[in-house]
Amino acid sequence: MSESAIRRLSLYLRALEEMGDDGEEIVSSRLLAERVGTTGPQVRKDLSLFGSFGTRGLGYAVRPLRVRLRDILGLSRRWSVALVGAGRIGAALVAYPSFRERGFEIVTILDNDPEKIGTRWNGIAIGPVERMEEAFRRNPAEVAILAVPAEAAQDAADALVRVGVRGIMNLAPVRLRVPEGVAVKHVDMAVELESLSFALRHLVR
Amino acid sequence: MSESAIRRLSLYLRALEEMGDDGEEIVSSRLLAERVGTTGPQVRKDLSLFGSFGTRGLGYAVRPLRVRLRDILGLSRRWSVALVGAGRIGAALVAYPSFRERGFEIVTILDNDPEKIGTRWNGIAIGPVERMEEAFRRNPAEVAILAVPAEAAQDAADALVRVGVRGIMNLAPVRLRVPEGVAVKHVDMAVELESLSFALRHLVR
DNA sequence: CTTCTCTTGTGAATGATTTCACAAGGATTC
DNA sequence: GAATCCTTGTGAAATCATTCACAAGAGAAG
Repeated sequence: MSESAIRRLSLYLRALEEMGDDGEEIVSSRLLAERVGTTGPQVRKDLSLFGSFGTRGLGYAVRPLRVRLRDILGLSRRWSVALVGAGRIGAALVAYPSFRERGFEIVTILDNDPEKIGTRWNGIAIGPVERMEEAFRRNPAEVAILAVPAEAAQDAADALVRVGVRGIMNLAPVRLRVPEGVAVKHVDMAVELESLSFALRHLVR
Repeated sequence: MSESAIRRLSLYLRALEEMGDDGEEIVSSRLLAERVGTTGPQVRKDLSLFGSFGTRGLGYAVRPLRVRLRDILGLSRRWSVALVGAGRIGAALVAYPSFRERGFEIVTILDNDPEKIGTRWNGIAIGPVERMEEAFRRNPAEVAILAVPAEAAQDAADALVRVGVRGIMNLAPVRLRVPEGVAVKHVDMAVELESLSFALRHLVR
């Protein structure tokens, strides 16, 4: 069950959601593949990892497959999210509507800037990072979004693990070390830009 | 030359830059690997794709390797960047200092909100998206950062390709279709969160 | 100058992922 | 209800990536 297969499931789900709005009832692996930029066999292999949801000769029923994918991805439940770091990136994320739509609800926001502490974002009062434990006692969260400067990221991650966070989406340009049983996803803009730069080196001039 | 190898190079470079500041002259593949969360042999294989930069029995000289990696990744030149979409995500990116440090210089900012057009960010006046061609004639860019809503992303990407952009870093939750010869990197928060959710499904409760 | 220690660079082996090819089996038509 | 048309589901093959194992070679020590 590879990481990349899972990410494709997420893309399939998105495509199915866009389709549903257009009223399509049935979709073939080839069509789904086209929307996502992969191949029919790939789609079928990915789905077959979790069962057989299609009907031969016809394709996949959009709505049921959508439900099934949401279920597989763990999106049929609510996840409570703590946002650590109320800088510009944090601000962008709080405003990102997909989070809530997908069942990720920000319940706690922490920062260490005295200017910000006490102000409200989306109705949530920003608390001091040092009081993480207290904040989690009031509003526990399974997931954290880490949007602090690189230097502060590892300490914040350690603290998050201590208060029981099981998944971290890290936006700081640092590779976090976390114990077994805690999942981390890195969204690393610098790495992305640099790999773009590498690709360009061979395309430009 | 796999995508993942390139991304690791970027991580090695970052580690080397952090080291250099601490005055370390020589680093072994094992040590570098540790900082990046991979293995010695992996580091050596990755580097050997581009030549042999180490000395046996000793390791790699930090500074020269750093220079070499920057070169390989295409970071030893300046890249002009156009930012399309001056929302919250755009704001976060403009303020992100690593961009400039890495040689990516934002020279143009475009949006379609009349409220924003004309205001200045970091000294750059925000122009209207419809006048992209004009903006590019004044300030050409090889790279674009696309931070617009999903619905607008494909059109914006098409326009960017028309005015000569060769690399797009896309932050909208859409898979862009671009012609051969244009590189795209997707930073897809939703996919990331959902794959985190999948991992958690098996870790929590 | 020989020996010992260390770490690179790399072919070979292993493991993972993707692609292929096709049998299985619904739906539709005549 | 047989024949035809489709598209799935899936082993097998091919490709791609990582790990392993070790010869090659640099430096240090005696």
